[in-house]
Amino acid sequence: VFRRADLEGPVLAAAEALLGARLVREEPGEEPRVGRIVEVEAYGGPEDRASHARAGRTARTGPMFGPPGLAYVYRVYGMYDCLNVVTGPDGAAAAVLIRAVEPLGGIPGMRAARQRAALERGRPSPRSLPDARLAAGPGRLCDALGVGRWASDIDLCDGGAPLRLGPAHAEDRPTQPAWTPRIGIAHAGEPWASLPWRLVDRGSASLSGGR
DNA sequence: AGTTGGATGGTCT
DNA sequence: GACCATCCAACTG
Repeated sequence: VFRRADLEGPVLAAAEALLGARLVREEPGEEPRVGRIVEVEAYGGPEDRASHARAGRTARTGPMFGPPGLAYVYRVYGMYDCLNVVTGPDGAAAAVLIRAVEPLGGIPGMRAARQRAALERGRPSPRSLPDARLAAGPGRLCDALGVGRWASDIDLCDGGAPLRLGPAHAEDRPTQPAWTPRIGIAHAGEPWASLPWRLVDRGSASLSGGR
């Protein structure tokens, strides 16, 4: 299980703790789907104009204001779900968006889930998709792991949860960590759009489209 | 290899 | 009624 204490501090420290950690999806009778987190973004409270918390606490963003270790899942562009890990002290809004994981286990299950999701959207399933690209993006990751809004508000530090965090194994430690600006938030204006609050492991082949 | 536009619906103004 | 913390196919060169 992932240590909740590693998530209760400043959101940038929580982002560092999460890079290299494991994300585990377990369903009865199926091989667990496991990914190594290789790309994350930090979002702050109401002062952060790029954060969903900018409008204060609402029905959607409630989990962001909860205790560290909760999941906050939202739907974006009417189609895709995105997974966040709530950070900071209870009552303060902050979260880390999980943007990509490197598939480590349950790869056939991930591929099947991606295909199923594409079908439900009325899209053709991709002709050729390398294992490394199965969860290379916030929407793709949720498709591959079967994460939906049902997971919002669950405790990711609970070792018995169907979706949970695990500590990084020795070989999971990021080899080339690098901070860059966050993706898709130009609307927030400066300085928010330019803050280097996206953390990636440059050595990974599983990063999302952004640079 | 890089750019563009369409799909699609919940959320907040 | 506008705005998205996206993805992918179909273009251009």
